Amino acid sequence: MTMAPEPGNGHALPHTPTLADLAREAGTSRSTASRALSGRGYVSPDARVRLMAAAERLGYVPNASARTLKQRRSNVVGVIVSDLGNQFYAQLAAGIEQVLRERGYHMVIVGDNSDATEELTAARTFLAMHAPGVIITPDAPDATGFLLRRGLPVVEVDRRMSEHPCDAVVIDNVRGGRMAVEHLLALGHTRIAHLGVHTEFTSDAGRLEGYRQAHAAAGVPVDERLVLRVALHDETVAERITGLLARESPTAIFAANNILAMQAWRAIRARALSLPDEVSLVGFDDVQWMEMVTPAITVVDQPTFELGRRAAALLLRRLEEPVSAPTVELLQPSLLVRASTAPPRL
Amino acid sequence: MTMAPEPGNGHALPHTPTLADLAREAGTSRSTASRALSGRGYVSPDARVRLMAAAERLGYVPNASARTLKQRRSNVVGVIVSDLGNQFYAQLAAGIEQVLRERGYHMVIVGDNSDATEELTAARTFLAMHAPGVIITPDAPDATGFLLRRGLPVVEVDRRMSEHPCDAVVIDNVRGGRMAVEHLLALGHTRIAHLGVHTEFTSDAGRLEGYRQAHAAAGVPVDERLVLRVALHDETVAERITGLLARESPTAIFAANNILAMQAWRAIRARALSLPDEVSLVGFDDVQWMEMVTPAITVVDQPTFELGRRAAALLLRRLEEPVSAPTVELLQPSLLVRASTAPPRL
DNA sequence: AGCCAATGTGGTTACGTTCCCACACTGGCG
DNA sequence: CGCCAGTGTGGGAACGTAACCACATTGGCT
Repeated sequence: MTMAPEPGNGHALPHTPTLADLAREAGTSRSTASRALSGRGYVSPDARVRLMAAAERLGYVPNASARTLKQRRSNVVGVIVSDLGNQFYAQLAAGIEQVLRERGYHMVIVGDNSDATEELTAARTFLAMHAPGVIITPDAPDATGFLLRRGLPVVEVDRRMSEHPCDAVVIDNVRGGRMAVEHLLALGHTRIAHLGVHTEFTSDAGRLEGYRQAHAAAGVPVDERLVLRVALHDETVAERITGLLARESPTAIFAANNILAMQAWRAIRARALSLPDEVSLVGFDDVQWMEMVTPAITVVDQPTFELGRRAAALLLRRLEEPVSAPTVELLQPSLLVRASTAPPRL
Repeated sequence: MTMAPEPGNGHALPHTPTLADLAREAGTSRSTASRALSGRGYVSPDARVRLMAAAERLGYVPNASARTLKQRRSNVVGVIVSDLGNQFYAQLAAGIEQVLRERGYHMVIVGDNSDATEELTAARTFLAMHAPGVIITPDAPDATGFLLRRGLPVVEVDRRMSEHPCDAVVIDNVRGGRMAVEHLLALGHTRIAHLGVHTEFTSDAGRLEGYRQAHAAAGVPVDERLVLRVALHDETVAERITGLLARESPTAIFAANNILAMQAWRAIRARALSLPDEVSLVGFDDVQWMEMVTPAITVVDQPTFELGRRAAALLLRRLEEPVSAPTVELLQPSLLVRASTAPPRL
């Protein structure tokens, strides 16, 4: 039997109440208090009421770290995105957060800057926190592999690093790319430039694949000089796009993400080309400005917020039944035809 | 003396290594292992090396919840914003996250939907997690008060709920509002509409105050019919703006945030008014589209990312010296004059 | 009458870390 | 020669919770 926890120092320090305090107040044991507050196990209505009242009176707040330590699992999901400042990832995070919060979980979010080392560091942190699972937009397969090996469920979102089999939620990028290019081909374009990021991601590769498939289906050969693949943090993208416009004079451009679409748009402006008379433009990932500029931009829209919601839902499902086979959800993009696309000038 | 922690079940379950395992590997006590890994207290170079090697070999990852439980403080800062999906808050969060990560902290972020109840729930959660502090864009004074009473440092960012004295980082909203309206007055406008949100926030009130100050300084009386204050989740904002344009025919509009600026812009379009010939428009908070549309929008720019950085830095400072008086940092907005403002038509 | 399931309860231990304390050994100093 | 500061180590007790187990009391059943 230990003594009451009150330390003897004069000025009443605001001791944060614990289950032991509640138990003392309500005249029960700590065990009963624990059961009443956590809701599992038998507690008489009488004791429950007394304990709840005591909790209210003392302003009891359960200690999450003690709970996590004991249960070996926290309710804080780890989330890794490339760049919180980018609208796409912010929207994704918002979707994830909404679902997690609905279901009593929380989210600790880390922005690697598409840096594999940062990603691994974050993974270690999530392991240290005993996160129940992790949602990641992977830049390299390392973090996912590390986490899976340590037994943490991982959901890859927006793109896949196929190395390890794990849950994923992605857009049908091939189809999206195909839709964009089919639209341009149908308008009569045959010199269609492709602007994409050169990475290992399934997303960028998929959009390019869609570009090729559409060409193949239409029997139009792909001129490889029209396919521009830029590095992730390339500072010279603007010049390269301008160079492509000058050198190859494509009649249409398919820009495979919102950043590249903006850069293409600026390059078109800078060269004072008329949109869509001299060159058509299709973007990927509908963001606010695309609908507001004149002419409005035709774009392959993806359900970004929903992508986040699904990723979170998939993770939570995995937490409930840990053993089933990995699921890959494929969300469908849609083509929004606006005013930036028209038949090529003769 | 307790037995080794290996449970006898056949298939070697991947027991996550603890300090006790490291100690056994390196032939030291748990105490020494703890000192070596946490870096405080005496450890011989010899023992340190052995322990580090053991940690590496076993893939040791410290248990954050055990550490938090013992130290009664985690390294996960709580962040509450109104809406992660809004570019402004996302940018803010990105700034906060960057600084926290640089300094070894992490961020658990919650989006209340400008709902005081959600806010309080989040505050409780952060208390439960033993977060070292909280950064909040407050919608009501309750959450801040609750946290301060329980001894948690709070930094209010973007706006202040003045009730309790606490650290804050805000924009000089009065000055921003004044700059916008002075610009319009200087162009010769006298019928300037003000579009703002009707809240208790210091931010919106400040911008309106700036609007009034500019008028007073110029000796131009304010026509109260031109001052529109909409509720936070008002669905009829578009109609109300349209109504204002029709009824009062202002020659200029000052929209006090990026959402209202967009709605004003749409309303102007919908009425087929010529921008800036028939009506001028000034926004607040420069977001991407404002510079891309034609004509580009004149706007009071605020350093959003920096706002987040400062808030995080202020919180970390407070953690180091908890007793000093509350600090309020005031960041300066700047006016970006573009093409949406011109002298009124005669 | 005996038994068992359902309903409640409390004691005890373990989760993995940190921190306080005790202790051991050195060397230098009064 | 005794003492103390500096260096280094280990034992043990928390931190607050959940979970396991033992146990007590019912009531209804065979």
